Amino acid sequence: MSDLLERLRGRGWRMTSQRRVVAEVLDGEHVHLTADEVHARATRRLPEISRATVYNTLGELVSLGEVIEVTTDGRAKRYDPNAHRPHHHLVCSDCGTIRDVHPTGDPLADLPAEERFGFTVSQVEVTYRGLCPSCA
Amino acid sequence: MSDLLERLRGRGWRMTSQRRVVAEVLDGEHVHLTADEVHARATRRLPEISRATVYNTLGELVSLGEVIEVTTDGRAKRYDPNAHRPHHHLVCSDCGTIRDVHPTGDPLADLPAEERFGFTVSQVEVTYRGLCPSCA
DNA sequence: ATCCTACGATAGACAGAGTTCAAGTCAAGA
DNA sequence: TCTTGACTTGAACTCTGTCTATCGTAGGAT
Repeated sequence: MSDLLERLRGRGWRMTSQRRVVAEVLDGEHVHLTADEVHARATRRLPEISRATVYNTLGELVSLGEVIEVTTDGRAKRYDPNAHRPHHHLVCSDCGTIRDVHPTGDPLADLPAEERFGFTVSQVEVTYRGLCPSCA
Repeated sequence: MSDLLERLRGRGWRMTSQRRVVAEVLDGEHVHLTADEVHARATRRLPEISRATVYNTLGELVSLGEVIEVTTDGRAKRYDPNAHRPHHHLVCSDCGTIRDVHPTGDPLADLPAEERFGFTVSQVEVTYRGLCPSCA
């Protein structure tokens, strides 16, 4: 994530303090914040940042492929900055904690042609569910 | 789904016209309706059924394991009555159409112990995405 | 260094999905 | 048939996200 701001500048992004703060909040391993959580953390550094700006910036980061949108329940979407290393997710059924995981094997190869119903399949998401150590 | 009403009665469910209609609407292959769609179809048969009852009934069916809740996007949850035959989902990225699919292989076996972070993993959901024949 | 202006930020209204609650209704056992 | 507690209703409410009109400013032009 360190060179994210460089990449964005290279893509013609106008660099504002709001965008910088949102990008900084979304840094680290196993980070899966909701838009409201991002807003809360951004507010600590930049008290007057608005909700709309957080949503706009997150949407742009997703469009640019720098952040992945994750929906593990019917509630708020979560934003995963680990977009450049392919991975799947392990979710605690109790507390909702999310970890990035890297299973072996290729689920795409496991879907036979006759099970594709004529679709052009391009992507697979795998979500493992169970109890985390604290909730078990 | 035909014997669903029998099973529910056996579990002590009080049988009301509302519950019967919701269960009847959720019948068939590749059925993935939203709560609002269920309500719309239920209303055709029972005009005065309320939204709250549809939500309540769907929630009960999910708790009883008779229906699976599917969240393929950040929008409304969908309800899948095909709960007794394990399967995964293939979703059109364009129009949102959903098909039940049966991949080979066991994704659970593909998650090494060191990638489980101490979780007790019990379930896996796989979502394939791509374009359906109409949208391609 | 200052000016311009198009792009970005803001607040608040709005919309979609789902939940809650108090009051009324009814399935089914006695 | 009576009774009762489970079920239903509709309206208000919460949560998540989007839209819009207006204001502000980053960064190139001068």
